[in-house]
Amino acid sequence: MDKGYGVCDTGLALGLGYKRKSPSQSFISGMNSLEPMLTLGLSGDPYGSPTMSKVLEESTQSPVSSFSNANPRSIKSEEIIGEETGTEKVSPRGSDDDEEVCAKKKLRLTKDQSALLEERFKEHTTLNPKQKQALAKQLNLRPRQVEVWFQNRRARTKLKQTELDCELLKRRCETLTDENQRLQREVQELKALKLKSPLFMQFLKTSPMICPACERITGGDAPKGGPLMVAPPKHLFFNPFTTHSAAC
DNA sequence: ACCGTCAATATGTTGG
DNA sequence: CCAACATATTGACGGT
Repeated sequence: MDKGYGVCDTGLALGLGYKRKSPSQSFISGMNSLEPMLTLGLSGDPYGSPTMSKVLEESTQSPVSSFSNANPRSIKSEEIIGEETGTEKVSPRGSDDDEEVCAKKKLRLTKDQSALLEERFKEHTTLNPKQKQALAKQLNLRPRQVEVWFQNRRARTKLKQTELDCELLKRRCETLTDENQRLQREVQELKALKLKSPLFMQFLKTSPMICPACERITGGDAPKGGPLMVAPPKHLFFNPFTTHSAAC
């Protein structure tokens, strides 16, 4: 089995749970066109457990906010249907009567609401309209609110993941820098050795060795049948687990 | 007062 | 074209 390039083959797969998406929306090269991969398939509707709404009964604050609905694009049939279940009618524009001040209050989801949303998000990071509708009903929220919550939640997840990836890359960069320095030193040592002892270099040249990292035979003119040597005496091979010798 | 969090809005992108 | 999404931003709110 080909071990490939040990040094590079470090498993720094940045596909940390990402899937392809639009190329225009990435900000970290290498993670181009990727998005978090916890996405759902076409599974059946996991919601609709009638018992769940009981759990949330406690949170029957009228959570429907607020200055929502300002976005004209969000007024859609599905939304209007959802309104039936909601506790608030959202006026197409928002009158400025006495209710107005209250309407400006920002909604805070209850613990139960957040918990259920989280639970659903663990199952699927996106919702189809049916699921959204059902969940909204369960939570006593408008479908739009559920949708927004999921949108924001995905954004947060992605941000977190990006930060994580960034940390990973930083650490990887550090180890590579270290490794580079070690290899440079090794080269220097070999050069010095060459000057000091031409005979030894001649020996190295004619005797094949095995790099412990990639297990490839290096040096020597005649690998077959010739005497093998696993690493030179003074450890000129560093980090036998992942690192290749400068001789490779 | 400042800061972090998060619901909500605005707008651009994409796929059917 | 439109629905669904991503992304950037705003503003309310709570904690310090």
